[in-house]
Parts: sequence; structure tokens; C-alpha cells
Amino acid sequence: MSKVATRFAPSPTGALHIGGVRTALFNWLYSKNQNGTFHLRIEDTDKERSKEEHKIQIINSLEWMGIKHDGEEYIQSKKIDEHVKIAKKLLETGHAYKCYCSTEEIEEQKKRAKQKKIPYVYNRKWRDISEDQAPKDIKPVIRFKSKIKGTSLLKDLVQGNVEIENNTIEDFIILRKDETPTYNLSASVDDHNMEMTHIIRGDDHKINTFKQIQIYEALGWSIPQFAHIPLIHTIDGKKLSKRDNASTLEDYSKIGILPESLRNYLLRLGWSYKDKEIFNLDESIKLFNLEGIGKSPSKLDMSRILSLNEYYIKNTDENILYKKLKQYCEIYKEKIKEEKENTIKNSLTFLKNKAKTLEDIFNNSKYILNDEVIFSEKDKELINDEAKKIIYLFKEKISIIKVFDRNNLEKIINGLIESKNTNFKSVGQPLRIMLTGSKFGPGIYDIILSLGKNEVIKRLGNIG
RNA sequence: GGUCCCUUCGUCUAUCGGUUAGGACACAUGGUUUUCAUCCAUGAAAGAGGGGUUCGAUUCCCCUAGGGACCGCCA
Repeated sequence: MSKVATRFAPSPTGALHIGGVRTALFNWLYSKNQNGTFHLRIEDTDKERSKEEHKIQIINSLEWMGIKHDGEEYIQSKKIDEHVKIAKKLLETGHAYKCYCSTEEIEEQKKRAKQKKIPYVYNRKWRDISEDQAPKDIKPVIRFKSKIKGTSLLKDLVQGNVEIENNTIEDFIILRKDETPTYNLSASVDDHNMEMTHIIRGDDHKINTFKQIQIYEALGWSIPQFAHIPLIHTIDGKKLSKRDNASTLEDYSKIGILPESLRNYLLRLGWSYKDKEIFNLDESIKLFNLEGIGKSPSKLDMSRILSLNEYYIKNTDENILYKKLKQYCEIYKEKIKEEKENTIKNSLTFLKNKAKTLEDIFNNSKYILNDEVIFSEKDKELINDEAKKIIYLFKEKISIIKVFDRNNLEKIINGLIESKNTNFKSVGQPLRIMLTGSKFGPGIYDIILSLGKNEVIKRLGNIG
């Protein structure tokens, strides 16, 4: 039994979306689980639409997810000559033929089929016509001689046995009239040359598989195993496409979703292992299998992603979390000033407990990040005369305490509540607003302690 | 229209013929709490419909309905 080899084969015609990421993840996980290799193939043969920037984006996305491919990336456009050679070989061995139908002729047939509401299948016109009858003014395409009779069975590792009538597969084109190979030919040849043992891909490729298997058979090549995983649907139940919102990795990373959260989410979307919900990387690799993949498509659920992210934020060590936050702020927000670094780092213990995303942490640390407190008019109104008195008293009291710690702060605040015969809110809220410019945020003691005595006194001095 | 696939709480799913149909997210209620959260407890919530097979079907088979994918000289 040869070593398992899987691949992810995106075309760089747009940003990699989350469905593609999941396909890559499943391929990667499966190969790692089987102690095999995982490869990346860039299918860039559509010259019009393929862009270098998309290729880079794809590689970056995979890297962000922690998915590393083995070996060099395989660039399909560099292998076109080989594909053409195989097409010619298929022609020579009688498995393919030249078709001299003009584009117009085909279009006409398609139109007629549509009018009659019957499915269009190429009529195999040139399958048996001798080549000397070929028109001189038309460049031919090469079509594969598909099986006409009988049925074909696909033993899919996820979908089970899928059987179709061979005559529903037309004599598909393998070489265009400009002598460039088409997808099914290129994919088959590359998968063979790359020695892929398992093709794990989206369900939308299932019908192609029947074409590709015929190519393998015609060439006498061994056929890899196939696993067609169900697609991810949008909230309204359609196939996820590049045009959908919130479907690229960047959409998630920019709001501060951690790659491990997304990895865990994507893993559990369409795959399960008993009742287990949280899988760290090692567990993912150890436990992943094809049997656990369901057959029905699933919808994206943002609240689940957020919830998983919250879990991972809470369970990430502060030093590591800080690194992630720092990097996140640099890319999507603003660079954390050097003199603030330690304060932020030390505040992570409480900041991370009220955040679902890195963006939440960033927002909740704005009172540290910004030297100036910005108030909204509405909040300002809450600082009435009584509140001002309290702020003033509080400021006086902390100015003279020797030890600036939680214990003493509690004493002061409780003392204020008692002497003013009021509740916590009327003391805590004005202080919070003065210190952070917001009614919400971390606990008041956390705020005060993280800011430090001098800064607190300074900010409380802003009172009008 | 043709071919193929799918169908358990709102969502992701467990169940591999016998369960009070379980878990997670979301939701609701209550508690803890020094705001907002967190956290804890509790609750509501599902086998698309109809036939079979069987002592017994969510589970196996068929039909219907609904949904999806594919049907390019794109990949």
C-alpha cells in the first residue's frame, strides 16, 4: 500500500473562500492522520482570470490557517505540454477523436435542445467520420470517446456508491482548438503524475469524476480513491461563492478571529467525532477520518465561530495572546505603542475574559491605548454635580494612600458609598466614564489598577 | 428539463433496529457578580410526509415533497 498523498488544487481566479479552506483542511488533516503528504497545486491555466495576487493570497491564507504543503507548489500552467502529449496519445490509441464542429454548430444544437427542453449532449458527430472528410477551414478540438453503454460505479469514500448511466456523460473536450488542455484532462494527468492516492474535493466535482476515471482507464493508470465532501451553503442554502460576503479568510481575520477557532469550526462543519466539540491541533490530526464526514451540506453559523473564538481567547496563554493581539493591531488597527505594551499585556488577564474577538480586546483596551479620553455628550451628562463631588473625593483619597492596590481602592470606594449613603453604581459609573469615556468595559478596579495612580489622578482632573 | 446527491431542535451534530432521541451554539428564565460580560443552574426546541419490512423503526426499502450540485473550447 502506497503512502497516502492528497492535494488541494485551487484556481487562482479569486480570493480563497472558506469552503476552499475547509477542503484544504480536510485534505491536509487526512494526509497527516495517515502519515502521508499534502500537496498544493495551483490550477492557473485560465489565463484570463488567473492572477498572481490570488495565488499569493491563497498561499497566505493556508499559511495563516497553519496548513503547510509538502514540497514545492505544483504550477499547472507549467505542465501544459505534458497534458497535450497525453491528449495526442489518447488520440493515437483511439480513445479520442478530432471534432470539426464549428462553435456555431454546437451553439445551434444547444439552443435547439433548450427549446425542446431536452438535455443537450454532444451528438458524437465526428466520432466515426473519417478524417479526410474534415473541413479545411476549421480547427478541430479533441474529444474523449466516452463510454456509451452500461453504467459506471463510483465508490466514493464519503458519498458511498454512486452509479450513473454512461450515456449521460458526453464526449467531452480534452484539447481546445487552440491546443490547450481542458480541466478534466489536466486534472487527471496532474493527479497521476503527482501520484495522488486520495482526491478529497467538493461535491460539485462529483460528475467530473466519471470523466476522469475514464481517462485513467484509457491510459491504464491506477485510479485514486475519491471522497466528495458536501458543500458549505450560505444562510439561504446556496453554494458558497466568491461573491458572498464574509466568505474569505480575511473577513474573519480582520475582526480578530483566531486561526485555531476557525480551524476547529471548519473541522466540525460536516465532520464529527462523537460529541466532541473542541479539538486542538493534535487531536484534529489524530482523530480525523473520512468516515466522520456527513453527506448533507451545512450552513455557516457566525455565532458558533464567535463562541469558539471566545473559548480559544480565554484558553490562550497571555503571552501568546499578546503576540497575536499585537500582530492583529498592527495589521488591522494601529500599532501598539511601546510604552503601552506592558500595560496591555498585564491587562490581558481581565481583558480576555470579556472578549469574543481580538477586535473586542482592542476596543476594550482603547482607554489604555489612547492618552486622551473621549467622551460622548450623553455620557458627559451623567457626570452631574453629585458625581463630580464623588470624583473629587475619590481623587483626594487615592492621592494620599501609600499602597495603590485593590484592597485599599475597595476601602475607599466602599467608604464613599457609605458616607454618601448611595450605591455602587453612582460611584463606579462616573469614575468609569471619567477614566475610559465609556459606561462599559472592564471592572472598575481593573481599570484603575491598569492605569496606575498618576494616570488616574490626571484623568480625574479633567473634570469640568 | 436531464443526471446525481441530500433531509434529526433555529444552526452544527450524536444515534450505526429497542434511548425519557443526547451534546454544542444561539435563545429564554433564574442565580453569582462592583457596570457590561464571564460563570453556574434551569427551560423551550427535532426525526419532511406517506407507505412497507420487522415483535419493534430516526435508523433498512419504496414513493411523494422540499432543498442542493452538475449539465462550458471555466476550473
